[in-house]
Amino acid sequence: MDTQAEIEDFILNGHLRYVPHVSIDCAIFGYHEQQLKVLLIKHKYIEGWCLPGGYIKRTETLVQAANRNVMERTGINNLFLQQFKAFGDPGRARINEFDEEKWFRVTGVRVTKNNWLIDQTISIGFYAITDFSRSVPKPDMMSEDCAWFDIDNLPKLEFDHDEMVKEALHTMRVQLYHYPIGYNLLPEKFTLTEIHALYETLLGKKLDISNFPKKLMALGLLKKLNEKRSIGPHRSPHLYVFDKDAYDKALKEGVVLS
Amino acid sequence: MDTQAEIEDFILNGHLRYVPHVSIDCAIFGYHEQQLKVLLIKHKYIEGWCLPGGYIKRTETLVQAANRNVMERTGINNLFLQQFKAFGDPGRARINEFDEEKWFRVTGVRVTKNNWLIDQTISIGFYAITDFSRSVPKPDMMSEDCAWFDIDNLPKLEFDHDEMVKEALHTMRVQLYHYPIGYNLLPEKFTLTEIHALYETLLGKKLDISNFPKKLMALGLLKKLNEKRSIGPHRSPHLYVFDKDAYDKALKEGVVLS
DNA sequence: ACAAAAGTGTTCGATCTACACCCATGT
DNA sequence: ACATGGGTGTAGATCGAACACTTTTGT
Repeated sequence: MDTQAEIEDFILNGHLRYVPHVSIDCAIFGYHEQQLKVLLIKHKYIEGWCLPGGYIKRTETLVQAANRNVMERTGINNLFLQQFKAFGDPGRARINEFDEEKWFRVTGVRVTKNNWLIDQTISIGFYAITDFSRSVPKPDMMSEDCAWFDIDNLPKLEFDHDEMVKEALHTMRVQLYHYPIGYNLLPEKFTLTEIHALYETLLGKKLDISNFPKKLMALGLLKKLNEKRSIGPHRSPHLYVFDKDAYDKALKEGVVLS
Repeated sequence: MDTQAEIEDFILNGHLRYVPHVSIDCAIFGYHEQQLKVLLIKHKYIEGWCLPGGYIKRTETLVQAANRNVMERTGINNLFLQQFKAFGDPGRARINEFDEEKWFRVTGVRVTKNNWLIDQTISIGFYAITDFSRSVPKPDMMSEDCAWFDIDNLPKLEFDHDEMVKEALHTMRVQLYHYPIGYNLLPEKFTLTEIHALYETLLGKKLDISNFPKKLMALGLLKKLNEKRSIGPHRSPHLYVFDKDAYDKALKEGVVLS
């Protein structure tokens, strides 16, 4: 969606290529150095911040749609997006507030109240985790802005996106114990302390450091290297890497535990 | 949906009252005396068996829509329906097979290919558990038949409903450990053996009988009565009831465990 | 007394938790 | 040598599976 012609075509004829009444919203969590953030965007047409999302092409699967939307809105690619819930309560999208003049001002396209975009939608929520230092968001033409926000310092979000973030976070924390996590969130070679901090931050609570290595290694996803990292006047920690094969297998089948 | 006029109005003007492109499908599990079944219906327009479902009114929540649909199609009321997943892969609804003549024959209404019902839909899956001996399904005008099927002897279902049942079953089994279950599935007063059989059947596996009482009571949902039931030439088992307050609280907050 | 089903212990091992302790490193 | 963070060991509690055992009941 880069030219005015494309936008106009999307608004006027999008219902032919996209499934109307259904949208996707993505809660993208960003981790880096013990900080947990969420990616928010500001639509040109909408006042406040909201989750990146969009419509589903008639030819693509839900996950593909989620990935494409995130890519288009933020430039971030190849996320492992997980569906967590559908939201459809009436009034969630605040359709009644449609303002024809404002739409024209912002998009340059005259739309009427029966345009496919001006109607109730049911939204399917996805979540993902990425490294926010390696994922610099690039807003598209429809978005004014796009930025990472601290998870416990979020602005009031539009629509029901507050609830979506809350539910996404809850689901993510439950799934943490059942899916492998960490790939792309840590340096290729990392220390126990680093992955420990990752888990603590994602879960939002302390995890006993001395028991952590045993549990972690029991997952069978890590390989201990014969290398250490020098960190100044302290004992040099061992380096670890993910065992790619075991990791990919666990992604498909879930971690066998609990 | 009881008269021909109502059906005609639904087909021709339903998009004004319902959200198009989105449907709901419900996997309703039925338990009774160690048997686990699923409720299937046969639409007049559709060849094979499928899950009961339908559309969402523009004024109702997703759960309300699920409940109403189940009520309308099967006469079963007041289920505790849980959302488990949205299904939207292209081709899942086999829309290409639209046959105008057949529609006319079955419904008595002439529809064209651009009717709101003849288009791709994304379906939100719900599941519930009920007692099939107390839930005698009554098919509505749109359904030819409606019956309980043994869980491990299902016919081939239409669309992607096979996958839905599989996913619903999996979710139900995972949730069993996190939500209270049993109310309405057992007599008001029941024995340990009865609730033990319920859990075994729902989970599809054996649970050690001697450890079961401890775990079960640890949930804090049951009260042991000072009553026994006479069962012939055997020791009389104690009777239990659900602690309604604790049960309702657990429904809202989830069972604290694991 | 007996058969059958209800219900309770008891043992063993795995796992979790907390905390004490030792190790490695540069100054 | 010492401060600091990395990493290991261990005792005690808790949990879980397996299975033997006791209790209750009607005939």
